[in-house]
Amino acid sequence: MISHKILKRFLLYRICLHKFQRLGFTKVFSYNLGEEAGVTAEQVRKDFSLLGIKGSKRGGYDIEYLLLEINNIFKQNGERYVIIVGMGNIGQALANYQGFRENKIITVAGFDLDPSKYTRKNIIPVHHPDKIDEIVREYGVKTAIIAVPEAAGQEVCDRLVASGIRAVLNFSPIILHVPEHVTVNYVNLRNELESLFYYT
Amino acid sequence: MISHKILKRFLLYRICLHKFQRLGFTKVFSYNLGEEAGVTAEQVRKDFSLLGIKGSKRGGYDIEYLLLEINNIFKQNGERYVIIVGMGNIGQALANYQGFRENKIITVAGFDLDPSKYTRKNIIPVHHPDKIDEIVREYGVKTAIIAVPEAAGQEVCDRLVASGIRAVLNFSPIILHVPEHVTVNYVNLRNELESLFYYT
DNA sequence: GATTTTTTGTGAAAAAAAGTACAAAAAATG
DNA sequence: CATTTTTTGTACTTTTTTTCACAAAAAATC
Ligand SMILES: NC(=O)c1ccc[n+]([C@@H]2O[C@H](COP(=O)([O-])OP(=O)(O)OC[C@H]3O[C@@H](n4cnc5c(N)ncnc54)[C@H](O)[C@@H]3O)[C@@H](O)[C@H]2O)c1
Ligand SMILES: NC(=O)c1ccc[n+]([C@@H]2O[C@H](COP(=O)([O-])OP(=O)(O)OC[C@H]3O[C@@H](n4cnc5c(N)ncnc54)[C@H](O)[C@@H]3O)[C@@H](O)[C@H]2O)c1
Repeated sequence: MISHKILKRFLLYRICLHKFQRLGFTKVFSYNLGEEAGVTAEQVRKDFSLLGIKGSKRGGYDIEYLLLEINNIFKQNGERYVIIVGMGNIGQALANYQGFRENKIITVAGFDLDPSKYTRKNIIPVHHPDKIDEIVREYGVKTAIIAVPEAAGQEVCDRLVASGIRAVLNFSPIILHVPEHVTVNYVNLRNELESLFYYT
Repeated sequence: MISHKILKRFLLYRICLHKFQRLGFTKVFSYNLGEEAGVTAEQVRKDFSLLGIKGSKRGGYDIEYLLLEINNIFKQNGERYVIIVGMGNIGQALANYQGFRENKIITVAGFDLDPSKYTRKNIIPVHHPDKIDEIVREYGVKTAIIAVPEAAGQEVCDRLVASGIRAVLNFSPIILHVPEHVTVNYVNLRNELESLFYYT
């Protein structure tokens, strides 16, 4: 079991590795990657060694191989389906985002109570939340994004969990109560912004 | 100096405290707050004691007082101005969000290269990035949100730093290189989503 | 091909974070 | 008003994370 902290660091390394690749490099040393990612070279090496990811002594690490290994952690080889509940500002921004598809994450459908969201303007089909169960089962979706108002968050979450969802990315400013086998990742944009005021 | 980890926990406590307040409570015990926030009661007490935030033995903590103290950490008493650079999907979602204003965070202006964004449809004025300097100085803005494409992120950041910005919330999937005195907080939505696939 | 240089990989040490345990305060009870 | 109960506040312990340090591997140089 990899800690969430280390998981996040692998995703950070991936961003840096893509940058190096764009710049034409095929190899990196731990200190290159560390400097770019803002961590020490030892940290980089230890993280990789933890997963048995090998470099070559004096030759460094092969970027393509590292990216492959990192993507494997996040199951990029298999089906990566997602649904979005709440097609307001955030839900639509995510649905429109091309970067997910590029990265083999497929947004299967959106759900919203408001029928005005069911138009063809959205690039994904949008349904009434009553259809969550059907779609989740049909595609075997395991991951959902919650982007509904605060007041609806827990209720929507319960419905998702009942449908078989096992991982949730939650944008509502509430703490969700879920069974053991469900993982919740929180994105609280207000908190992210507000934490900055401590430093100003 | 409070660590970023603890800062985030205070903001988490605040979410829970607001919930308790909505439910009509005026006091909490450390174990109430801990349970709601998903941390131990000892952690809660330790965090508060770290900042000299006092409860009363047997009486617990006064919610209003806790909220006041937490808000003080984030300077809610003073001016909290923000600008947004990049008024695309994310930039507009943030600009439209009422929750910031409710929380005394004032989004002064948005900036975008694309003149079609300068319309009155947005609830904040949107200007060409050349006006960043002027607006930042006029309002004494210290905090900025970067929501431009990857390729423009570093350039925009440099411009902001040159204008006197000291804290940045960055949505671009890149690591920003900034001077010592500037704090960057990263929101990488793809990483947040993707980290979930480890658990599915 | 022996020697030097560079860089990985990983135990050991240090630092940071979280959890334990309990004395002290204060409200509630008898 | 003495005793019991409850809950905070914080020293102490344990666990987790990070850094240090250096042997081993491999490329480069002599
Ligand atoms: N937009 C931001 O910048 C921002 C910033 C901070 C936090 N947030 C939080 O993110 C969440 C989403 O924000 P937003 O701006 O996209 O909100 P929004 O109001 O634009 O959209 C919410 C959508 O959810 C739908 N909805 C409501 N109840 C529902 C239900 N039970 N089932 C399905 N759909 C339902 C609404 O019809 C609406 O379309 C909110 O909880 C908000 O507090 C947003
Ligand atoms: N939308 C999402 O769900 C999502 C998900 C993951 C990551 N992101 C990242 O967030 C960032 C913003 O995403 P988005 O979907 O809002 O993008 P977007 O393309 O909708 O908007 C970007 C805006 O920035 C403007 N812009 C470009 N260069 C600029 C410059 N130099 N100065 C000022 N403005 C400039 C463009 O005109 C555009 O309006 C991107 O870096 C993207 O990779 C977005």
